[in-house]
Order: sequence, then C-alpha cells, then structure tokens
Amino acid sequence: MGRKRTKSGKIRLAEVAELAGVSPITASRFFRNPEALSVAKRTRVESAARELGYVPNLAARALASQRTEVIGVLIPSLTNNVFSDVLRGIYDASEGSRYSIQLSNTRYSVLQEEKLLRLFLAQKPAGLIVTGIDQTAESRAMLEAADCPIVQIMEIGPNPVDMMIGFSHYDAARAAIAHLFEQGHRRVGFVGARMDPRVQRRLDGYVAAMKEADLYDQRLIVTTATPTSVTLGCALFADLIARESDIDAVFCANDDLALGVLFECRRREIAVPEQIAIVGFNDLEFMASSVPTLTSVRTNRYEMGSTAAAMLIEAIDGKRPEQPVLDLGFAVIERQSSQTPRPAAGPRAGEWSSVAQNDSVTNDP
Amino acid sequence: MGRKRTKSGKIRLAEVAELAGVSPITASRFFRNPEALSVAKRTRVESAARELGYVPNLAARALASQRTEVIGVLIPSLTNNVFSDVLRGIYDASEGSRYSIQLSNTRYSVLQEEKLLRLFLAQKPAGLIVTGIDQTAESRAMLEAADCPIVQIMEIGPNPVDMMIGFSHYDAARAAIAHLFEQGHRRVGFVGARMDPRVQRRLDGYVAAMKEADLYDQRLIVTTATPTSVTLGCALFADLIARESDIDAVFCANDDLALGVLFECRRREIAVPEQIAIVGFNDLEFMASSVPTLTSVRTNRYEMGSTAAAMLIEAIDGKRPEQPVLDLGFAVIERQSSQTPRPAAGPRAGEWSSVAQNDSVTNDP
DNA sequence: GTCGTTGCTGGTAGCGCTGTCAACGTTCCT
DNA sequence: AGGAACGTTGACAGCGCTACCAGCAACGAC
Repeated sequence: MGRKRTKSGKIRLAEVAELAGVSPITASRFFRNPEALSVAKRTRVESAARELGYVPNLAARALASQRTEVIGVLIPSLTNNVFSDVLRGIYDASEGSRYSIQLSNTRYSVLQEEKLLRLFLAQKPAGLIVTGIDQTAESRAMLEAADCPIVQIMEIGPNPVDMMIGFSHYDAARAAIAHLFEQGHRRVGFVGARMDPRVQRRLDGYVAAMKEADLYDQRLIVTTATPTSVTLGCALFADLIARESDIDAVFCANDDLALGVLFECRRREIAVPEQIAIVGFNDLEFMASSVPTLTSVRTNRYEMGSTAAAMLIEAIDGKRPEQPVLDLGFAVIERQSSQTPRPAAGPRAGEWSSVAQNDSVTNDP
Repeated sequence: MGRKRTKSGKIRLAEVAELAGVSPITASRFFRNPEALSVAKRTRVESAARELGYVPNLAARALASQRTEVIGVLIPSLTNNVFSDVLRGIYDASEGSRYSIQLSNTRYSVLQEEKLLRLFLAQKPAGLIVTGIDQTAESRAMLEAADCPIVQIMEIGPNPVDMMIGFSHYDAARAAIAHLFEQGHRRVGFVGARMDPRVQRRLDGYVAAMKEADLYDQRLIVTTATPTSVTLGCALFADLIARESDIDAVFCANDDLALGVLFECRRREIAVPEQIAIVGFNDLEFMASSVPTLTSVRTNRYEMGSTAAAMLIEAIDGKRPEQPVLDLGFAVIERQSSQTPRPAAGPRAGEWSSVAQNDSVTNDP
C-alpha cells in the first residue's frame, strides 16, 4: 500500500485530494487558481482541505514551480524612524497577499547592498524592493537582468530599473528654503548628518536655492557622516552658532536634528523663531507638539512603502501599472518655528489641542 | 545523456560534484559539515563551488531535509521605537549565521498572534522569537508542542515555554517611583498609553509603590488604549493637571509620553523639575539632550534582541544555554527633570556636551 | 589472521508539489 | 450530423537536495 501520512503527521495535498475524490493536481489547482475548477470540485476540495487542516508546504511549492513567493526588501537602516514607517507600509500591504517579506539591512553600504542582492536573486524572489537610485554598476546590472519586478523607493530619478516610487529630495529642500525666504530669512544654515545620497540631494537643493538668491555661503553648512540623533543636532548647531553667530534660520536634514537644534537654542536662551527659525525634514509626529511647534517637510513614508508593495504585487501577478514611476510629493508644513516674528505675536502658550499646523505648501504632482 | 544545466542556467550541486570528481552527496556534506570530508575532497569541492559560483537552492534543501533555516519573529508593533531596537539586535545577531528572519506583526492582538503562530509553525521554523508572556492558551499549547527552540522576549515571568529574556517591568516601575520618593516627591501621577501587558505591569509596579508609601490615589492615574505618541503625552498630561493641580511628579510609561509632558509643561509655563518632576521609560536617545534633560529607566532593548537571537541560534545548533531565563535588568538614569530643586541651582544652560547623566540606580541581576 | 571499529564515500529513494501535455466531455457552429 | 472550440481533468515526470544505509579501506586489539 502507498504511503499515508508522513511520520511528521503533516497533511499533504494528496490526502486532501483523496478525501475530496479528485486527483492531486486538481487539488493543487484549487489553491492556485480556484476559478479553473468546476464549482462542485471546488467546494469538495475546499471542505476537504478545511477538514484536514491542510497547510501547503511552501518549500515543495517553490521547488516544483521554480519560483518563491518572497518579496526581498533592501533598506539601509532599521533604526531610522523613516524606514520603520516605510516598512510598516510594506508589511501592511503584503499582509493578506500570499507573499512574504524578506528584509535585509544594507547599513548604508552599496557594497553590502550588492552582496545582499546577489544572495536574494539566487533564491529567485517574486519581487524586489530596493532603496534609492545609487546602486553600484554591478548591482544595477544584476537588477536589470533579474526576471522579477523591482521597485526602487524613497526617491525618484532618471533611468528607473523597473518601477520607482518616491519624491524629489532636491525639490523638497528647495521648497523648505523658499519658505524660509518668504518668511524673511536670509542667513540660512544647513545641518546634516549621515549624508546618504538622499541627504546629499537635500543639501544640493539647499545650495541651489541659496545660490540663486545670491545668499550662498559655504560656512553656513555643517555636516557629518555620523548617524543622526537629537544629541547630534545639539552638537552640530553648537558648532554652527559658535562660528556664524549671525544666522537667522536653520534647515535641518531631518527632524531629529531639528529637535536637537531646538533644545540647543533653549539651552542657550535663543528665541525660536524670533532669533532663529528652524525647519526640519520628514514631519515626524513630535514636530506638531513641541514648543514651539516645528516646521517640517512632510514626506509620505508609509504610503511609499504600502504603494511600493502593492505595485510590486500587482506587477508580479502580471498587471503592470500604467504609471511605473510615481512621485508621491511632499508638503512644507508651516508651524511656529519658522513663522515671521510679528510685533506682539510671539509663540503662544496654550492648550495642547491648539497646536495646529498653520498653512502648508503642498507639492502633489 | 543525463540532464545538464537546467534551462534557468542555475548551477546545481550535481555540477559542482562532477567538477570536483565526487558524488553529489559528498558535495552536499561539504556545505553542511565540512569536517566530515577528507581534506583533499574538501578543497576540491570548495574550489569547484567557487569556480562555478554555486549557490544552494534553499527550497530543495528545506524540502529534502524537512526543516527550514528560518527564524520566526512575532512582535506587536513596527512603529514603536522599542521594537525597532530589538529588531535591530535580532537582525544583527542573525547576520552571518545561516538563518534568516521572518518577521510578523501581531498589532498587539493575541488572536492575531495565535493565527500567525499557526502559520509559522506549519512551515517548521528552525526557531521562534515571540514577544511577552501573555499568549492565549491555544498559542501556549502550540508553542509547547513545537519541536523547535523558542525565546520569549521583552519581559520575564514564571513558566517559560522554553527560553526567556527580558526584565521585570514591575520592578523597573517601582525603582522609578522609589527614585521620585527619594527626591522628595509625594503626589506622583502616572501617564500611560496603549496599555499592553508590559505597560500594565509598569502600572502595577507604580500602584504597589504608591500604596506601600500610603500615597496611592486612583485619581493620579491617566491611561488610554490609544497608541502612544508625543502629542498624546501632551493631552494626557493636560487632563491630569486640569484635575489634579497639586501633583509634583509624573511617571510616564514611555519616553514619548514624557517628552509630550515636558512640552506641555513648557507650554503652560510649569517649571520642570521645580514644580513638576518627570520620569520616562526606556531611555530613548533624545532623553539625554532635551532641556531639561529627562530622567528615564534604561532598558537594554538592542541586547534583548541580539541575545535572544544568539541564544536561539545556539539552541538550534544543539547548545542549550545553561541559563534559559535571562534577566537583562534596567537602570534608573537620573537627569535634570527629576532632580530635587535646590536653592540657586536651576537647570543650567550650557554646552551640549555638558548634557551628561548624573547618577544612576542600576539593577543588573 | 580475524574481528571489530572508525572514517569516509556513494547509491537509492524520496521530500510535496507543479509544469506540461494529452484526453475527456460538453457546447456551439456550420 | 460532423467538427471545432472550449472548459475541465488527470498522468507523468521531475524540481535540487538530503536521509538513510551500505560499502570500503585502514587500523588496532585479541
């Protein structure tokens, strides 16, 4: 007699098929493309599977079908708040689909990225999400040769490998600086940390805006390769203000730095925004409730993740988006920290609920 | 003639074996237990594999060996900073091992956890990391029946399923309250959000400490099921202070809330710590650089993740730890926000680098 | 010299599932 | 009525790897 249950006691597809009175291949089809079955067999297989508590063996499926149901995700950091939002979007969008997420951390190294990419591609992922547009030539070649859909996230640029979703960090920085100009600021400093390619493009946007206004001064820029933190924001601002005591505004490459700058101002009894205006980047949650509330550039991080995953899954299932490059835009959220000081209108002390954003400059393409 | 390269052009183990002049099974052993081979064959297989660029097919391996090299991780949130640190520890420790991480989000629901657990166990993971000790009876039964090592993380308690690593949230809260008592505070409020089991145990610790000092008053407690945020910290504190204007300290169930309380105090021009002391929980990075710097209870989140993963991998490889339950302890990091107000010693304004922690009460078991 | 014993190697037989293709029954058209 | 077209089903043959066990040589103990 043929083999029954394996020693591990697992239910196999064959058992389900037997109980349902169909061939194994028909049962198999039920799980992959139920529409292909007649209604009668479909219900029979379904109830048999439920009765036996059948769970497909993914390894066997992957081996036989020569493809996995794994979406590889390469991000540069697990610490950064920005990526935890993106990741949440990715996980949320993949939930309910039959794909599972395989995450790897490149630690901001393109060589590490290349290595991980090689590893991932060897396992024939169903799809791939990679961060940014600055892959090595080798990575780029591998991505182009890969026979699965790929989404580049976090920013947009020319020559997408496949799909792309993000926004222009350059334009976002320019919009932030334009806002400061509108508010009458001229000596605008730049504080940046980590200096990954996206922060670098924010710096480029800042530089361009300053040069166009004929206000560029290299001494206004403080950057470091050190990972970002609030404490680092304090330190970098301390450096800047010690050198350039006449600055009237600071554009921070992210919100942690902005919060650090705010604290350092408070420590030195520098009034914000009266003496110095502060603008951050990303619009993390706390920016709306600090005192004073902090202006920031809102970026759609969760949506970036969820849309990327959704697009990718669609593409895997054969429905390529009509819009393979998606600009999710940004919005300058104007708050107290960058308001023009007006006579008799300092930062007000009030109810927490009165902490509302004022106006916003939106860039929704 | 036998089949050569598959159409996909992938190198298989058989090709490597052929080039090395050994049987496939010998080549297979090379990758799993090189010591079992003679030195001659070992080097031959090694160079053959390198020459062909061989990458093992994990699906085939999993199918044939009846086990995967996947570590399942169940955590309740991807947003919470606490878990991103834990996760980073897990990923770091698994890097370099042959195990890969499969992450799933229970969203603080034990039923969701049960469902995910069932899913995970069906794929025979090599090991499992689960959050907390409050599984459903069904989950508990599945975990006990699972034939893989399991680590419970984030807290410690009686009856570990297998291994356990964390600390006592109850004791940590008590230590924080004891510190506030030492500093002369009596009307100590509690502000908590989300109220998951661990926050609940912090509340229990607070209640016990207050009762023992005969200072317990239920009206000092403000909690909500809403997910935590800085803004929520502002709101909850606003509620508390409106009702109980005589409080002299607030213990916050986490640091986001503490920052919110600090901002709300500033908004209302309540001096910290002179009028109200603030203590947070977790000791996130920004606590050391706010103004005033914020006292918090340091928890070893990264170590919790990395140690859990390391222990798990050891256990999978057959080396069970001599210490299956590990208390990672905590430390009350005393900073300006809870210092006893002394004559002529307000919070000083100074260099960022002068933002140092003062003293600390450590609990390293 | 015979008998274990150890260390290394290989053959056989699947692991559980799916791709391919042929075969079947039914319907619809001419 | 005959045939094409379609929808549905099943047989077969692996996917690439490893568990299991047998075989073989080399060695030492008796």
